[in-house]
Amino acid sequence: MNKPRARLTKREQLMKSALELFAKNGIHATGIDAIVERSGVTKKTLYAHFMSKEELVVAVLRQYDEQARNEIRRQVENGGKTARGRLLAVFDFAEKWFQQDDFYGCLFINAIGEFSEKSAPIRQICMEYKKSLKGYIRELCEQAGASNPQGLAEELGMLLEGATVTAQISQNPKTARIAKRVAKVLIDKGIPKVG
Amino acid sequence: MNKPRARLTKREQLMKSALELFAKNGIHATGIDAIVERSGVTKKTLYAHFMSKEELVVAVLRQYDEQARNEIRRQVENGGKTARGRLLAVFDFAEKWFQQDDFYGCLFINAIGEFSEKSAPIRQICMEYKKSLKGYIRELCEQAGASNPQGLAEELGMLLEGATVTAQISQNPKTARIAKRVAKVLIDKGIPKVG
DNA sequence: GTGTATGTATACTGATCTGTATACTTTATG
DNA sequence: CATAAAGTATACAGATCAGTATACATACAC
Repeated sequence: MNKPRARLTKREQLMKSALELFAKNGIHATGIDAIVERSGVTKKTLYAHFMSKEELVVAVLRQYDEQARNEIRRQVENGGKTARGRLLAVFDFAEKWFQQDDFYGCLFINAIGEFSEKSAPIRQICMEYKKSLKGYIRELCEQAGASNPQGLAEELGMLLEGATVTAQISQNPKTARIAKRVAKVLIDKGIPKVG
Repeated sequence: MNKPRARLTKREQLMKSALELFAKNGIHATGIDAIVERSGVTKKTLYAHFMSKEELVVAVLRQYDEQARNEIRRQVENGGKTARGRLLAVFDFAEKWFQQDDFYGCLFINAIGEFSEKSAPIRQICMEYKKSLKGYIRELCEQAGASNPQGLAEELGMLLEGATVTAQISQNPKTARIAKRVAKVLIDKGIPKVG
């Protein structure tokens, strides 16, 4: 029933500011004070909503996870009518993403680089996200009639990661097109022609 | 004339310890005290060799840059006789790398995630490393007679980044083989057959 | 309207951060 | 052997870290 709200709640303000700072500067480099200052909310209120910084980080990553999943599905579904077209639309989505001013690479890849401990819940969330993304690509591969959907999905997923990291480093969104070019080759090879 | 030394100099001990900690825990999360403790060298000595933490970070990244360039060239040159074989050997190198116990992803990719400011010298070093690696791959592509060496190098470089990140996240070195499989397809397509 | 939730403002704690200072010890070299 | 460089040990300074405490203000439900 979620009635839409005009203004953001304090919680939403905090999570939005935290996300922006985590994405730009990393998690360890972002202090509570900076989040509090940017959000315009007091520290007391922050700790009324989140028990600790880690809980805030986890909440932000989870929310971003969900939003990113929805956004990619929405754009991919709009971007292609056939399953093959939707697979390629993944890389059109990537290009738009890379072009954003606030693109600082994949939040999850960056987070993994800061938390190597296997036990870290932050790592867990990142792994789940990537797993679900690969699952989605595999679904599209199945729908497209790939002879080995899992294998093709692994290839395309890896390609997307590579394009993301390369775009982050080179500050050049064209890497998405290079990846799309490769994707075409892999898709044509992995999906048997009909007729 | 570099006479080989039995024990490491203090400087080398510091850089070795710093590298290990940066790779495992990230740069921001690694304090000077931790580096000092691990290296068994006092803080005073550290600051006699490096003016600041940033200078130490830069020195460590530069040294790793050089070592990594040498190591990949060595292994690639040993791993294949033909230019095509050497291109594929890049991914054999990757597999060995991913299998190491102290593999925590690419140091440079992780560092970039912590320093988004374009002005940051750390970013600069990371960009240079990736540029030089792509340059090396392009050389191999030229030697292999690729019709578009630059384009093929971009594709293969991106693939390597993707494999690295995916191995880091999934903790599974087999991503190197997936990347190699894709590389074969791209190489066969990008290098005109003779005869 | 009146109390309770939730918020602000601000000061604080104790730990940790980068970097420095002081006093002593080892080590290499002429 | 004498001396200077380089290192140890340790304490410290000032900033910033995550998180808490106190006192006051606002907004909303009954």
